[in-house]
Amino acid sequence: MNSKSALSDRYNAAEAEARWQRVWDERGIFATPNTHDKRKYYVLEMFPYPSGRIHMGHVRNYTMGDVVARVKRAMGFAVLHPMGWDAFGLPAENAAAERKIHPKAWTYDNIAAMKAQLKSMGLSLDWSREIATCDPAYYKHQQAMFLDFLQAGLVERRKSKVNWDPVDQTVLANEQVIEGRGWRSGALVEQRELTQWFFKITDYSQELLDALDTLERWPEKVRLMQKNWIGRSEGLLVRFALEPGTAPAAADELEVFTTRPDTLFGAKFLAVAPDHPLAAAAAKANSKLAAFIEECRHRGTSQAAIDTAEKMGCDTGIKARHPFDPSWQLPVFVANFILMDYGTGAIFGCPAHDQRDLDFVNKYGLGNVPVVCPPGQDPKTFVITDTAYDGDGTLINSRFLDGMTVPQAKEEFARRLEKESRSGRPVAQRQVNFRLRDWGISRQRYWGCPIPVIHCEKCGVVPVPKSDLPVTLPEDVSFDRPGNPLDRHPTWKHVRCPRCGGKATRETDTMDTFVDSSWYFIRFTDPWIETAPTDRKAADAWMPVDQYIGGIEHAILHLLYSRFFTRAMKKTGQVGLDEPFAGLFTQGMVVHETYRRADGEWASPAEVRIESSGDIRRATLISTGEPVEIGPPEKMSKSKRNTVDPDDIISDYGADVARWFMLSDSPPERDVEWSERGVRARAGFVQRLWRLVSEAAEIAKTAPAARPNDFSPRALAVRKATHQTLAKVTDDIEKLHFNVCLAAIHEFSSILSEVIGDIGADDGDRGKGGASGEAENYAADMAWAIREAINVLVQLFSPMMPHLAEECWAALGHKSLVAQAPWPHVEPDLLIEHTVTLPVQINGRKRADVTVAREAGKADIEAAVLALDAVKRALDGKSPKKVIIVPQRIVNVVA
RNA sequence: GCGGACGUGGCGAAAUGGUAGACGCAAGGGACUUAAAAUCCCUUAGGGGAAACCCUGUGCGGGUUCGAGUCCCGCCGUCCGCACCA
Repeated sequence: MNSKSALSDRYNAAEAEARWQRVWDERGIFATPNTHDKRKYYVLEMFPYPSGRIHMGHVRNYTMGDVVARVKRAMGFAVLHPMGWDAFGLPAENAAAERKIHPKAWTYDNIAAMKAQLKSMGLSLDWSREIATCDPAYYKHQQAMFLDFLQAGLVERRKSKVNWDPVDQTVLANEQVIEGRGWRSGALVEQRELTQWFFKITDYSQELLDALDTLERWPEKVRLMQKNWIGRSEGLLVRFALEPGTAPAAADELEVFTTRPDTLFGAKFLAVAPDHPLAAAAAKANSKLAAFIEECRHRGTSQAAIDTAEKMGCDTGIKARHPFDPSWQLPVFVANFILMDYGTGAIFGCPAHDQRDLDFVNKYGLGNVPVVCPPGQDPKTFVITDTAYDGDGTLINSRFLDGMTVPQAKEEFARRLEKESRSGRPVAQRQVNFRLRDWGISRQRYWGCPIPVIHCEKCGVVPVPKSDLPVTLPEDVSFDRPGNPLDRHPTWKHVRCPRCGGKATRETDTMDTFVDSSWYFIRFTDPWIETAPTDRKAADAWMPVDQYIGGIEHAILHLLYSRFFTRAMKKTGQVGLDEPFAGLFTQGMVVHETYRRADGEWASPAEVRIESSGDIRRATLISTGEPVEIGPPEKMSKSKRNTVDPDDIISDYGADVARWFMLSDSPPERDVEWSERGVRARAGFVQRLWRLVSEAAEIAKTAPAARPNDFSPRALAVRKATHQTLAKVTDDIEKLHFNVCLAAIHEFSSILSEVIGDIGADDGDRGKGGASGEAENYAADMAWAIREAINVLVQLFSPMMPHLAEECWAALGHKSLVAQAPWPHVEPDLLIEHTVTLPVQINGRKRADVTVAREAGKADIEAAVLALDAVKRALDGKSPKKVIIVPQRIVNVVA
């Protein structure tokens, strides 16, 4: 081929990408005004924490969102696609302590670096709406909302148990307690009671649960995880009378929550949590019990501590009466496996039908009585030894319940106990319990949003007047000592009481950073308004987020908090809807092979050379030549050193190659494996597309302006491929099936290459026009079809590879930007084939094809099928038992 | 323990109950080149056959159906979430 024109030179990604990014920037085409007359579409990716550099996970996440944004824009929507920074958090303080940089400086440096990286990706973001949660202009509104929530009864201050690190002088999350010790200090963690601020998310337990059913465009998995997290269970609250004389004077009863009232005749003991008031009361006169409670208190609440903890208890000496038999006395224990903050902090133990209770009685010799007999078992011989039975069955050993099923017994028990009353109240009542806890938001940390309240010696807790907001963080702080620098600040902390003017101190705790990220998506709808957290009109117009994209790791916390926060904001009038995210997509991770040296040290991909001969791949360390073991792909992490820097990829291959790779091969919800050979292959495809467009552009130039009336079969085939691909890709993008889209685009580009090559070769064979492939060899209808095809092709990959697409679009002679071109329309006629080739199955196995007219009736098809050699052979002269014909789909002959 | 998802070539994968393996990677062969790179073409689930073609195949065992990777039942395996939750 003679391809010497300037267009067919190699595509220079580095040069072109910078150039087109400048053009988009200068023309401001991605800024979306709040006033418009289009349908709205809000696409959002979870905003990043400014850790310093973006990683490949960000590249994948933001590429997906950008494809959706660009396609929706082309389809005529007003698209809101903003970006911001989840900028408060502990790493900034750690950096300050380690490197003597102020958290603010560290954070803003990181933001600047990461913003430049995001820009180099060519994302179609509306940067005019950029927000950082550490900006007083943002957190001022968060403080105002805190005060609104406080007034609306959505915020509470109360004591709560926390993990306290006595050396670092801070509260630790459960994840930060390792084998009972602080992860940084190594100090033994204490259980402390601290007064904390809580958002009353449990007020919405039922609502948050019910509304999950309305979130049809959420992954089933996430909905289920939230459902389990909320953990609704229906049961019975039973009041056990305590035997006078055995119990402390003030205590005459114990409330117990149970979901299995049907097993109450199998009860062997009652138990309360170590921090239950009854335990404390009983311990006053019982030093052994007091020692046991003290021991429990020192146990961590971490997962490791719970897993290894043995079931232990201590008899209080108190006796409780069975609700149906005052003479039946049950011992009351304090047990380490009872949680104070679920139900009433007290249980009744039915060992035969609860494994945990069984372990407990076996240890303390209390015995067990089975009361539910499994189907098919003889009640007379049914015994429980080491394994509790928690299935269905028939009630036994249960007096008036005998013979009932489990649900019947539950109901009967509830009915009878509800009617019984003691001291004017029913002995039992039906109750719904939730696993969900209120959201404790107090953090003993500097780099967070200050909680806007003042503690006055006389007036107690006083909200900061709204006119005094924001309560800004003081900047003159040091991190040379552990603990919260706000707490030891000489001036910031000490204020006058806004109410009485007397001596007072500021709240020095800051808010959990999950608060910051619980409403940023609403702030994006109008980030400029200074007088209120939201402009109600803009918020209602843009919300909900139509497509939210992020990692599965936020399935519970961030997404549940945001759902609560939106409801709270609705209650205080900031927004008019309950559910913030109409569509949610959770993308998979980016993984990479791992490389391990003989001494066990990890090697990074950049340090390793891979050689392959046949199917065998071998890795060696570039510096020393020593062999390196290739391990399976794992999540990119610093510790395994299998990370790849997006900057390196973008400068070596270009953003388009990185974007294309992120969308290809793996379905977006699954992990994608990044590899050097993979990235090179995508870079090759970019060049192939560029060559194809260059060749096609020459042919397109010769095409008539007006659409020809008739198309040759070959030209028609090109047009059909064009429109069928267009229809498929459009449909698959809507479903976020990016990997399938890319396959269709690949296939279409191969078809086009082949058509262009074939025609050139044919004409060459005939000796016409000299060298093959010359543009003038193409008939007008074919040139027109190719021009249409190549334009559609460029538009189809433009959301994924926007820079290459602009370059191609310009090469095709367009003066406008492909980023602003309307999405092409499918011509439905071209999707319909006039003849169809049906697969012919014999006994369910494909044996032949038959080509018939699209409208052919069943009789015609059957005749054509029975005439086929393969069918005749299979029937061997007999007539078929049955012929199933699904018009336009398939034929199945049953021999 | 409870809940859920998944299991398809050497690999990533595709497939409204209707032609299993599209598309890509890797591999092998070839073209171009003095050579290399780049590029292009061909082959590539397994087995049989000179070929036409035939047989076997979506973790295992059953079932429904004219027809099952897909639906149902039971196993096995992998991954994920939750977990002293009464």
